[in-house]
Amino acid sequence: MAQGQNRSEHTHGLLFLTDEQLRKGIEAMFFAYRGFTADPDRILAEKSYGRAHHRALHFIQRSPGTTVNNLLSTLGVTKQSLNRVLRTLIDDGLVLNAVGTKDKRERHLSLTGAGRELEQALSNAQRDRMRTAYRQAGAEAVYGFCTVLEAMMDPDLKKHYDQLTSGETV
Amino acid sequence: MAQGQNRSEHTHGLLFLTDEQLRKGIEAMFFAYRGFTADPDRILAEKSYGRAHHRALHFIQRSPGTTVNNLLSTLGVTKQSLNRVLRTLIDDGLVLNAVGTKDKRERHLSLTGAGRELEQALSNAQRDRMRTAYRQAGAEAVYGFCTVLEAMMDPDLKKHYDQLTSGETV
DNA sequence: CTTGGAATGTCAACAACACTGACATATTAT
DNA sequence: ATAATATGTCAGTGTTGTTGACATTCCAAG
Repeated sequence: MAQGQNRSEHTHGLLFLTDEQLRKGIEAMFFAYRGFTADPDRILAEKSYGRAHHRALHFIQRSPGTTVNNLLSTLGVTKQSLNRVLRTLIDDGLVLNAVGTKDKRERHLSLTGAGRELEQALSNAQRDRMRTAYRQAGAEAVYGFCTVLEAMMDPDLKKHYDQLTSGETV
Repeated sequence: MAQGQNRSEHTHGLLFLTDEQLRKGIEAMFFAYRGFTADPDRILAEKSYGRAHHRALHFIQRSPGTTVNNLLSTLGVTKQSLNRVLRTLIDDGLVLNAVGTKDKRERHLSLTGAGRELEQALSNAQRDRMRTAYRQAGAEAVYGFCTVLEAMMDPDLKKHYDQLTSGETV
């Protein structure tokens, strides 16, 4: 509707929001997310793991020694759901579960050698696609990409994201 | 590894890809996608529908009269999985299932009034967050956002995306 | 030192949503 | 007539999420 408008897209950056552009972004998110998970999914299927295992491995690798509670709020799932995944990873020797020294109620999670190996394989597959997309799109596009994604997060989740990103030497 | 490098980020737009930046994008996708689905999920939960119903409603609305086969390859699921969802939507009077006139094997899907109503409610919720994020990020960021997402899609899925987007007067 | 609460683990049941495999039914195309 | 296409359905399975209930261990505050 209203195809004759074609109002300026880059004039002030305020009136450029047509429903078509919003819908395009929504569909782009849907289709892109499938590509985003496709490569790790293939590796996971071989080892009969799922996306939940990947996520757990990723965030444990990212914050070695993290507690179950912290991982829980990062992932945004229930402890029962996480526990099922963690149990298999611990039993399979990919994740270490160490009783806290200061507070002995806490369990500190970290990856074993085998855990790091799998996490690396998954990360590499995901990064390869990301790298290709980044190269194809260019530096400025990447900056915009991250900016919009950050603006899309729930404030509570963004805290976790910021916390993870802040410690980097980027 | 090799964190001391810190190579130029904006010199040529080619060598700016550190592992940290790739990981940041990966985590941004993860956290943003949760925000992306959060608002529709709340509405769906009230009506005891799920994300699969939302996706079906969206793409039927987007291509009224589409066939089951076409919807199948857009969504990338099995017919059994889609059928479960379509059945409830048809039984609940949200989707129409019309036998094809030219080819009577085909079923052409479209939304009823109630279907359009729910689809609108879901779309509005999702667009609201998208609009806020777009405004916050700015026009150039939005352009980059879509560019990277498109580069991230699998070629097969991108065909569906392009086909949907091409008909638009954007 | 007792008590309350926090952190964790576990059992059971259930639901959404994906999968495979098999089979049935129209309908069209060869 | 026969083969292929488009769709629907039944049955079983797996991953991942949920709730609810209960136990354990341990820290902290009265």
